Amino acid sequence: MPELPEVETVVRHLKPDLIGQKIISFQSNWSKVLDNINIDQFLETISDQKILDVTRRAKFIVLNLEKGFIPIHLRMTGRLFPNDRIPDEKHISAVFQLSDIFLIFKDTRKFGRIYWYDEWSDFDIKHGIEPLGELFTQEWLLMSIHSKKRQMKALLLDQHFIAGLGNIYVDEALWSARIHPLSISNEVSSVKIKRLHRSIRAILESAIVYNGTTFINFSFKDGIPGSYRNQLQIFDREGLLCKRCNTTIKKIRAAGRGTYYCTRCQKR
DNA sequence: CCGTTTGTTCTGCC
DNA sequence: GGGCAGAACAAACG
Repeated sequence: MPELPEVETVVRHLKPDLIGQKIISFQSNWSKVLDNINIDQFLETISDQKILDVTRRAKFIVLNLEKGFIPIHLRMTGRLFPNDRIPDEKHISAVFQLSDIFLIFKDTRKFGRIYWYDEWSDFDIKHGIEPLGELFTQEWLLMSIHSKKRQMKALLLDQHFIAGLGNIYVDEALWSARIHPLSISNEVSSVKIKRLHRSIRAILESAIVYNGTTFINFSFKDGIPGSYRNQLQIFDREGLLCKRCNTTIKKIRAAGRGTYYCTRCQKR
């Protein structure tokens, strides 16, 4: 279940292998893998184009071509990796044949999608602020959270609000800032929101250093795992003790997701 | 067959 | 009609 740090990790590892490669062809083994373009148009548009860069926006891996962009969303179980041949495995949703290498999109659950955009802005405006970008300031977060009246967990998971946080890092950030996941955004104190701003940045930056949190079955290149899992303070620790106050960690449902929090540190 | 997992889209309420 | 919560959905697996 890749979130921002995992996607960033994939992007950084793909970059050196993909930059400068030309797209020779594309094949899909799963008709729904292309989300907003049909295969014929896609083939015609991308063939012979060079990959100029590989970047990240929200939780999308973006192939920047000479003309246009291919955002790829891994969703739950998607994996994107370069290989010298097409693997003889199940669940290969799509394959890009490049000049020197194949780019494989393997996706067991088939929720992952490939998109096409001519214009960067058409894609960009669909997503919220980048939490590691310079527009994401303490003032912005304070104002934006106080101007809404929503459960904190649901708000932070909303990709139109902040792009890139998912279930793991939201729980970690809320624990770090000592905010109850069900507290209502306009009632959370300014002190806590300022703390949240610092927490979000610090947690994401640290998770990127550790190559993300491999959880269940996400991994990049050759299954090398991210190791932030060992740094988790609250997520997936139901029944264990809070590292700050030794209270037993509880699991509840918030915004329809399994949510871990400390009943003592994170008061409503 | 059911529960579980995710982000997005929908539906319906206020 | 905006803001919001919650259901539905996309598939596969055990």
